[in-house]
Amino acid sequence: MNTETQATQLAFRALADETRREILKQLSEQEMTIGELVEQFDMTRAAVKKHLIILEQGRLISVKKQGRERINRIEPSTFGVVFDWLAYFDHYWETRLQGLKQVVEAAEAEKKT
Amino acid sequence: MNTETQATQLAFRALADETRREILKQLSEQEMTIGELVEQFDMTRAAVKKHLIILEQGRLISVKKQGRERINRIEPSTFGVVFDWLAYFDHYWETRLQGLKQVVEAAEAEKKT
DNA sequence: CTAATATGATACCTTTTGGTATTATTTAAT
DNA sequence: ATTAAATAATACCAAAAGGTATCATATTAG
Repeated sequence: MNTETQATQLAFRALADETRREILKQLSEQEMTIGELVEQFDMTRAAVKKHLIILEQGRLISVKKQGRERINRIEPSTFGVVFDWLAYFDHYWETRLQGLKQVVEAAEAEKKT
Repeated sequence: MNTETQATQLAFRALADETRREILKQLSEQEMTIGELVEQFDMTRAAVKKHLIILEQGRLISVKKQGRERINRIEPSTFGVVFDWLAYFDHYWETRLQGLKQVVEAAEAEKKT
């Protein structure tokens, strides 16, 4: 079997932790440095950094270097792989989730222009 | 913080493993016993059983006892908690994923009548 | 009643995960 | 040039995950 992409696995893995999901919510409000993120959580900088690495591996965030700071921002287009996987179950809900991955990625592409 | 429900955590945790996601796909085609599922995977019955337990804890499947067999079936309404979480990011895509959770759960409710 | 079958449960092992504490590196300010 | 600030990296630890092998239990068939 094993027909699934590595991207899908890394994305779902990244979403599996509550702290990481909360980080994504924070970053969806505003881009932030690690330092700023650490203030929001009751754990060490190193712990937050590990979560950011896993989010990066799942391509759910990206990092922009700016002077001595690293700005973490959400990468919403990658959510498409999640929708894509969920779309497999479309026939249960009779929705047209099928094309939503493309919708999501197209919307993101437009914002970058 | 920690505003998230336990149901959300258990669902995302259950979705984090590729074998479990594959089990869900199999079960979406057809209800199956553990024995039938084991044939589809290259691992022991005990391993598959553990995955089923985690899927059950995430309420993504349910089990129907039938004689000496246990029929595992998908519980599509629970996918709603996933959509619900993803809907938080709606503003990125300008989609109306927001109400999709209700759509999904309503569709399921109808099937049961 | 006794097999055989389908499943459940438990003990055990290795790897991954989520966390800390500590040390190192890069960049900005004085 | 030194110091301070922001971040990165590494070693270490406990707990959870994912797997196996083995034993126990329930249900159907002869």
